[in-house]
Amino acid sequence: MAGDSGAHGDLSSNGTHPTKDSKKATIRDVANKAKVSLGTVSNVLNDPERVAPATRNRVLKAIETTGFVRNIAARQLRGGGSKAVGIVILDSSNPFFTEMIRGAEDALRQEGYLLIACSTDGSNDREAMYLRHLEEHQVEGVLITPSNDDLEQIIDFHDRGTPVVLVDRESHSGELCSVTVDDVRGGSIAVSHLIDEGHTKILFINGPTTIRQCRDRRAGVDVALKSLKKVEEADWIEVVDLEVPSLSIASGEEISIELIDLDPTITAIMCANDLVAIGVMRGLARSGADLLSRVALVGYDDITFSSLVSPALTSVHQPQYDLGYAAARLLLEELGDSNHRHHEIRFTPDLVVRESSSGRSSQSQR
Amino acid sequence: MAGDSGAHGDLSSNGTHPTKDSKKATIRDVANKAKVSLGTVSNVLNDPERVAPATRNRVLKAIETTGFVRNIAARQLRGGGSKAVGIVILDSSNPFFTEMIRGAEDALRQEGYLLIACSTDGSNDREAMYLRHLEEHQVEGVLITPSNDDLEQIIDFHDRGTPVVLVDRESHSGELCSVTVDDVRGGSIAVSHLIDEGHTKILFINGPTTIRQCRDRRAGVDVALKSLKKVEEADWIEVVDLEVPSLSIASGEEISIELIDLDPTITAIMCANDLVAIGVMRGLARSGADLLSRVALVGYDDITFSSLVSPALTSVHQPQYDLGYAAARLLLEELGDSNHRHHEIRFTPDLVVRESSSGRSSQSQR
DNA sequence: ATGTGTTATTGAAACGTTTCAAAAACTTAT
DNA sequence: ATAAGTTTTTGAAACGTTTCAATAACACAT
Repeated sequence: MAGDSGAHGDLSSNGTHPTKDSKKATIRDVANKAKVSLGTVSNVLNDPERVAPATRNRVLKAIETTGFVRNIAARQLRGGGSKAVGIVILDSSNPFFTEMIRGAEDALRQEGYLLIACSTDGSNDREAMYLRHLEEHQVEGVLITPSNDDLEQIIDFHDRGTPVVLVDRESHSGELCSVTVDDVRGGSIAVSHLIDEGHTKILFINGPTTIRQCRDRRAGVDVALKSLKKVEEADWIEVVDLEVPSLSIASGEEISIELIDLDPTITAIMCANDLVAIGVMRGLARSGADLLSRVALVGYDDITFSSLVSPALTSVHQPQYDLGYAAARLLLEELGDSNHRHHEIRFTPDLVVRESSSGRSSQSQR
Repeated sequence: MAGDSGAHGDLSSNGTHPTKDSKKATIRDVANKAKVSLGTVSNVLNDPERVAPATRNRVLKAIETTGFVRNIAARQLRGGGSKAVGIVILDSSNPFFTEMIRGAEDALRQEGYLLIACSTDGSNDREAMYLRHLEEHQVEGVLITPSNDDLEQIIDFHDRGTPVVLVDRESHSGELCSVTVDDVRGGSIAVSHLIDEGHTKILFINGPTTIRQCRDRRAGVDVALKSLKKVEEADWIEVVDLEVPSLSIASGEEISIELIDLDPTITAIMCANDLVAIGVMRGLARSGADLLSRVALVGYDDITFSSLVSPALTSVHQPQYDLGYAAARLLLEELGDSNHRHHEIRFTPDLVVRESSSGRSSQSQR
C-alpha cells in the first residue's frame, strides 16, 4: 500500500493500537485506484459478467493492490444476508452434539457460511438469550435442539423472520422443518436384539420422561413387545423400569449402586443413552461388582467412545454427523426457495452389536 | 403490533414467505411511537442516564410495543463492534478441543459475545479461508490453534487489524497474546512418574515432530532424565523412540501391532497424547495381547474419556476448559485496553495417576 | 421580566455496500 | 454523418444506527 497513502486520506491514530492503525480499504478506495465508480466495483464483485474484461481486470488488480476485504455488515445492511447460521445445542461435552456440529459445519462451509455455536445446557433462559443475540445478528437461520418440550419461544423467534430447523425434535404442527431419528424404532431394535439373545427379563434405565427422546425410546420397547406377543404369544417377557434424573455419566454411576444386588432373573439392561450406560459400567467397575459378566448391556447413541470402553458397548447408532449435515442442508434449501414447504427428515437408527451384549449367560439360564 | 400498521408503512409482500412478511421494527418506528428523535432512542439504548426518566419510560414502552430488535450490522457499520469472536481449532472430534471451546464460550457469554466456531482439520488452506470469512465479518477477535508451525498467515491477519490470541501455541516474537501449557514439564512429570515406579526402560510413542507439542513433550523426557542423572547418577534409565504419523486413535491401533512382540525389558510406554494411547489399548485388546498387564501406560491430555477406558488411563492433565476460558479473557482484555501489551499465560500440567500405570510388575523385575 | 447556567433533546451526517434508472459509450447499418 | 440498438458505466439513494454540535427546555437568581 506504499503508493496509496493519498487514497486513504488521514491516517491519524485513533488511540487503538497506535503502531498499527491503518484504515481498511473500502470499495471507494478500489474505485479510486481503478478509476471507476463504486457501482462498477460492486458489479465486479457480485455480477462480473456485467463488466467489460479490461475494466474488470483493472478493478481486480486494484482490489489486490489495496488489500480490500469486503464488509459483510455493510452488505447486510443494504439487504444482503449475514452469511452466518446459528446452532443451538444442549451440551458441548456430549460427543453426540459435537459430531452433529461437525456435520452442520461441513455442509455450511460448502456454501461459505459461518457457524455460530451456542450451548444452552438445557436452560430455557439461556436459550432465550442466545436466540435474542442471534436475532440481533440477523443470522440467516438457526439449527436448534430445544432446551425443553415447549417450543413457544422458538416458534415466536421463527415467526419474527428467522428460518429454524429443529434437530432431533419434531415440529408437531408442521410450522418448522425438522431432522429426527426414529427413537421408537431405536428402542424396538435394541430390545429385540436382547430378546433374540434369549433375555426374558430386562431392566430399562430411562432418563427424565419429560424428555421426548426418553419417552420414545421406552415406547419403542413396548412396540417391540406388543409385536412379539402377537406373533409368538411371548407372554413371558418382562421389562422393569428405573429412572435417572439426567442423561449423564454421573447419573449412571449413581444408579449402579442399586444394581449391585440386582434381581438375578434380570439378565439384560438397556439404558436410555450411552453416557448413562458408561456411567453404570464405571460405577460397577469401581465397586468391583462382576455383574456385567452375566448381564448384557445396551446403550443408545453410539457415541465415538462407546467402542472404546470395556466391554465395548452395544448401542443404537444415531447418525450424529448426518443429523447435523442434513439439518444444515434443509436450512440452506429453505433459504434458497421462496416457496419452501416445511418438512421433516427422519433417520432410521441401527444397532451396533459389541461385547457388552454378546455371549452373556442368558441362554444357559433359559 | 395491530395498532401500528401506519408506522410501518407499506406491508406489501416481497415474495419471501408471503404469509409472514412483516418488516422488523427499526429505531425509527420506536421514535415515532414514543414521539422522540432517533438520537433519543439511541441514547435510551446506549446511554440511559442521559435521558429524562419520563422520556426514557416512554421509549422503553415503545420498544416493547414495536417488538424492536437492534440491528448489529447497522451498529457495526457506524463503528460499533460485531460482538462476535472466532475460534479456530484443529479437530472438533477431539474432546480436548471441545472442552476448550466450552471454556471460551462461557467467558464470552458473560460479556454478551457470540462465538463462531471453525475447524481446520489441520489444513492451512482451510485456515486461510476461515480467517478471510472472519475478517469480512469483522469479528472483534480470534482465538486460534494454528494448523501448522508457520504463523505468517495468522500474523498478517492480526496485522490487518483483528486481535488474535494463540491457544496452545506460543508467539515467539511476542507480537501476539498466547495461552499455553508447559509441555516440556508435562513430559518430565510423566516420565518421572514412571521412573519413580521403578521403570528403567521406557518406550516413547511420539506424534509428528513437526508438531511443536510433540517435540516439547519428548524434550521434557530428556529434561527429567538429565536432572535425574545429575542427582542420582542414574545412568541405567533408557528411553526408546517410536513415531506415529498422526495423533489419533487409528494411529495408536496401527502401532499396537508392533507392540505385541515388545522387547521384554521395556516395562512402560508413554504416548504423546491420549488418543494414541487409547488406540494402543484398543489394538492390543483386539489382538488378545496381554501386554498391558505387565507394562505401564501413560497418555497425555487427560480427555474426559481417559478415565472411562479400561484400564483407566494415567494421563498428563491439560486444563482444556481453562485454556479456552483464559484465552477468551485475554482477548477481552486486549479489546478493552488501548495500551494493551501482549503476554502469555502458561499453565502447568499435572499428572493424574490411574490404573494403567499402577501396580505394573516392573518392581518385581528390577 | 430578564439573564445565566444546566440539562435534555434534536437531527444531520457518517459508516460501506448494493441497486437500478439514467446516461454514456460502443457497434452496426444506412 | 446519422440513427438505432446494445453494452457498459455511473451515481444517487437506500439500508439502521450512532454521534455530537446545536438547539431547546428547564431551573434558579436578580
